[in-house]
Amino acid sequence: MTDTRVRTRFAPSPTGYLHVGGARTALFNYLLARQTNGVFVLRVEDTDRSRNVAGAEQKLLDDLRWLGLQWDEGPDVGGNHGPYRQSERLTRYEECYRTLLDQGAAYYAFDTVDELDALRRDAERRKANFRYPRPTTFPSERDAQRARDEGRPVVVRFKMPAREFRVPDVILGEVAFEADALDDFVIVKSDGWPTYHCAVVIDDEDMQITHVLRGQEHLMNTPRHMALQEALGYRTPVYAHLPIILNMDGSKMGKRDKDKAVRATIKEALAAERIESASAAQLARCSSDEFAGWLKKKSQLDSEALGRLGQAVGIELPEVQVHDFRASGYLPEVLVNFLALLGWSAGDDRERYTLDELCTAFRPERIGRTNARFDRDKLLSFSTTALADAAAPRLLDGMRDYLVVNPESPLAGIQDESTLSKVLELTAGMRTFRDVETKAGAMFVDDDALQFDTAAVRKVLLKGTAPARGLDVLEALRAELARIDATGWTVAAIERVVREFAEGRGLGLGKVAQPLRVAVTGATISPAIFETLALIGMNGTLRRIDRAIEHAQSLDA
RNA sequence: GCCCCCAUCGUCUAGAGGCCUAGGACACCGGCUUUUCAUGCCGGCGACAGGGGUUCGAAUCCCCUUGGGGGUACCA
Repeated sequence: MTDTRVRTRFAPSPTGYLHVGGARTALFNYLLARQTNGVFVLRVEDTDRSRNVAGAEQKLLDDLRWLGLQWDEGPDVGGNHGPYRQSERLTRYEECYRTLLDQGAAYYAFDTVDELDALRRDAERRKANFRYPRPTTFPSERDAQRARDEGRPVVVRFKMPAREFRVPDVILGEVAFEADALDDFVIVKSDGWPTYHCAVVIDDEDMQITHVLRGQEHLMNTPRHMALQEALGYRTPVYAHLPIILNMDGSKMGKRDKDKAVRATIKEALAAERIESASAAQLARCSSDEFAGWLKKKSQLDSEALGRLGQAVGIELPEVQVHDFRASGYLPEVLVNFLALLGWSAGDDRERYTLDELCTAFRPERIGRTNARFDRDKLLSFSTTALADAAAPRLLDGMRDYLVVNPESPLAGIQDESTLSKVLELTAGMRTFRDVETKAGAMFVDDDALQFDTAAVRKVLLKGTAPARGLDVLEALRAELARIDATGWTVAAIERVVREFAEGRGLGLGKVAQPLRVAVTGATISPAIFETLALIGMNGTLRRIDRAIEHAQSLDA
């Protein structure tokens, strides 16, 4: 029985965290499946053994789940068309390329990487287009075995038909490729594993994928896949090539961006001798040779290493992976909403959608053709309004999730729900959960561990002359606050004392609140001051004021 | 180099020949609110890449130029 339902898939490689480009591809495939009551399949494309990263598959699945894009069939949940990991489908691929070999649609080739490089360089020198030279006679099975015995690499190449290919595309219309545009490509690598082209075609057939929504970087691959489908007698799914997500500078948004940002700053830091090469290499957990190679753009470092290096030189890494946005304090639905609008619009002015609403509104025909820049300012704005509109329980959940991925946050230690809720209430107007931390974090560090921002202390406590200085105001105010009955340390009581104090001295509230703020939080930013003091408690407040006074005096000396 | 895709405010986009003196959102600028930082509210600036056609009429159709992007692997 043939299933007539739409079947889409997302097929990432387990090389690291999920990238926003991949997330958008996954989202569109998910939306199409959901809105047609179809099936969304997750397949792991792990045919490049050298690039596979341990643990990456789990991260990928976690990121996808975090976004709310649950799949119906996949490596972990199973399904009737598995296995869903390409590494578990090797015999199936072998069966197929045997067929191609037998029917003369593919042939063995024994070129080494160096030989191929030489051919390409030669073509380049002649300003000619490199095409793999198809031999006139093809090696036999026996030849292949002999080559293997001699230690030569043995691959299988597909005979790309020398005719024009027209790719029907939902977004682009029909895209034509000249007859000699593509050459004979490798379908089986010398390690015996299939290439992407080979595996993807077989899997899409086996998994009965009806619609393939993928990035435009795959456009040139599609005629290859169609040729392969023809040779194997498969049907061709509906294709839609998505516009590419770019950085604000117009370059393709990718994982390399992090390397780029860190590399630039590290180079500066090394030049200015703010950091030593040896210690930087240590942070990156690699040898000095590897580190030098990385500096020369010869390699990439993993997210964690880049994070440590970035921290050492004091830069924020650009967010490019879903996990980065999670760690920065965005709600998944915000990222989903934003991503959906990168290349798609319903045709009206509406911009805010939940995932469910997207499932209903989404139409693949309405996907745009132009590449879109990833504007973090706009995302931030989406986040701001979403957080403002979110119901308290959602906010609490989101904050919890933020703290799970940011265990070093001073807020991570908050055990009771009411305190965390209170903090969220006090930080209303936040743009991300990170804002909650920067604004309210200081309230939850130990009174004696509180760090004072020197610039803030100088500006707020030490500026001006004797009786009018913030420091003097603070000292006088401390005495007033100390008079409050410990059991009556409430917002109202604090407010009354502080306001009376300010009025009595003919000072605006700002002149009093700021010194207080710097004293109890170490910085010029905090939630409303009375609430802040109430939450810190009387002992904490007085203790912090004493420390601030001491600190200011030592700076002043 | 070659192949392919794309082209409306700085950015994301609406616009499928007359509804366009081009709409919305973000950013930006100005103002208001304010105990800090945010938030919020009001207002403003701001685009059809250029050149040819087609048509009574073009942001919308065609061609060229220019610009941007992607691909050009035993990576996916």
